[in-house]
Amino acid sequence: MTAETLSQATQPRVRFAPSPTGYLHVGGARTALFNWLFARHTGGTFILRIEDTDFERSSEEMVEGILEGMRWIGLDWDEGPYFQSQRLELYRAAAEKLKTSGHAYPCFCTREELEQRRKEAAEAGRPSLYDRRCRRIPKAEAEERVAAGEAAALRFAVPEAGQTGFDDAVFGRVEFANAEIEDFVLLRSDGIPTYHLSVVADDVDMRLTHILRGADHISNTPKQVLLYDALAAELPVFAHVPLILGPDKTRLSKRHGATSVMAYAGMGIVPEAFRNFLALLGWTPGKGKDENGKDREVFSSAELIELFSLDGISKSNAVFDNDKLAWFSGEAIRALPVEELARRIAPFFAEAGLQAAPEKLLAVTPLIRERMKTLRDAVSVADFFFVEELAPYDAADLIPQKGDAALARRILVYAGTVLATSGFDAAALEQTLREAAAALGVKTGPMFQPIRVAVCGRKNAPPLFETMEVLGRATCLKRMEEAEAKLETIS
RNA sequence: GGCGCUAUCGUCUAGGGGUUAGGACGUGAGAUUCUCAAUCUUAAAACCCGGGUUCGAUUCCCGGUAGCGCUACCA
Repeated sequence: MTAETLSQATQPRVRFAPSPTGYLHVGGARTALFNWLFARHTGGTFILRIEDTDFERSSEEMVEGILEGMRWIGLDWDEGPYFQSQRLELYRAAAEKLKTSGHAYPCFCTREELEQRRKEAAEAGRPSLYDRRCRRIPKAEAEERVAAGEAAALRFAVPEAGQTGFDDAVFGRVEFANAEIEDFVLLRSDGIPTYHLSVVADDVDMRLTHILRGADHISNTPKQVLLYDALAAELPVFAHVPLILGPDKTRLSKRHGATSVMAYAGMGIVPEAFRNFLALLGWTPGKGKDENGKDREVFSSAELIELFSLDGISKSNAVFDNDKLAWFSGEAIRALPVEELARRIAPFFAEAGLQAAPEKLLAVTPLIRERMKTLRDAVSVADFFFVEELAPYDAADLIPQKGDAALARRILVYAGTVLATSGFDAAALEQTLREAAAALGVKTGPMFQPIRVAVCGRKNAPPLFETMEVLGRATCLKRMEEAEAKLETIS
């Protein structure tokens, strides 16, 4: 039976199967995303399975971290999470089946012996595959030794000749010589299954139709194909996804900075943007042109689901580009309704120790939304709205480009008097200050700079009039007086 | 070392036997403007190398090179 029969006969069933030995990293997140998109696109089922058979390195905390990461990028699952640690019986049964069918045999070699032999082989320049010596032990003798309590791992008996291959949905036909495939371990001597056994036992048991996973598993796949055959199970469709690289083109790792998905949440990257960016790393929607005929890149979740297809997955690895991610994030921020954006920004102000009342934050948000790429940027752009005292700034910044301290003072004094009685909404402020500029014979650029710096404490700030309106008359006037005083010190 | 995979601007990529090799991010310039952004316009920027096949290869084939992956009683 071919893979096609299986995939056509049933609704697709896919899974994300992380090992809880670390937080959800970007590579895992993308694999999860692709599986999710595929399931949602096809109306299939997305299963979450935790591969925690390595008890020493797995932890519950990491499981929670992975779930948290998945929720953050908006991935939900239909079944699970299943835990392999709770399914050991299934793997033992599979192992037993393989043993009785002659596909597996006990191996009495110790770790030390194996390591020693590998080392020798390496030094001699020979392939370091297991030499299959225990495969030659007569069955009766092997059983006796096992019965006598001798520690033994269970190995798979790989055919000595021929080829094993599979049709990968993204890489095409991939073929390996059986002679290159080791008699891999199925069950460790402590009875715990290894990866190969547990994955295929589970993948078979869960009736998975498509296996989408990282390309680092391509070399593992022939072993698993052999297992499917030995278990008389139908082969799923394999679709390997190219890897994500760091800027130096090596596999993305801690060395490259943030590698955990939640680190991006902490940076204030918008999850929609992260998902959008990740989806386009190694996959391109077939269609998707904008009204100008250009390729679109910004997609909603629904659009990604609609467009997703295995055909669009590329074969080459991709470098994770933080700049582009930041751009996606800025785009997503600007696409958010103001109320929603204000709500998302709030925690970052709280974290910075700033009291940002909801109504005021709501008023500030439209003034800063196109000035941020991350939610965290809001704090550095808009902190002056929420502090009693401005952070110290350079008094020289108050002075317009072509002007001196005296001019700056004149502007502030004059503006201060007209502002004391003028209307204080943005429109009135604009009119008042433009008239003031005319009265002083100063262009608007130089006119507004001292005021902006006085009020915001910096040269680059959101639009002046709207900003002043939100700040209010009392605060603005007070800050302008402080600025005048500051100017005294340098004139 | 062995085996496997891959190869288009700096990055993500589209394309495909004959194209001005397209788009996006980033970068430069300009426009707009109260600053900074945002926005718009614009510029520079790529088919790894060598052999074939072909009237014609960046595209197909082979080889090389480079990168990556696997090479555990980890997953």
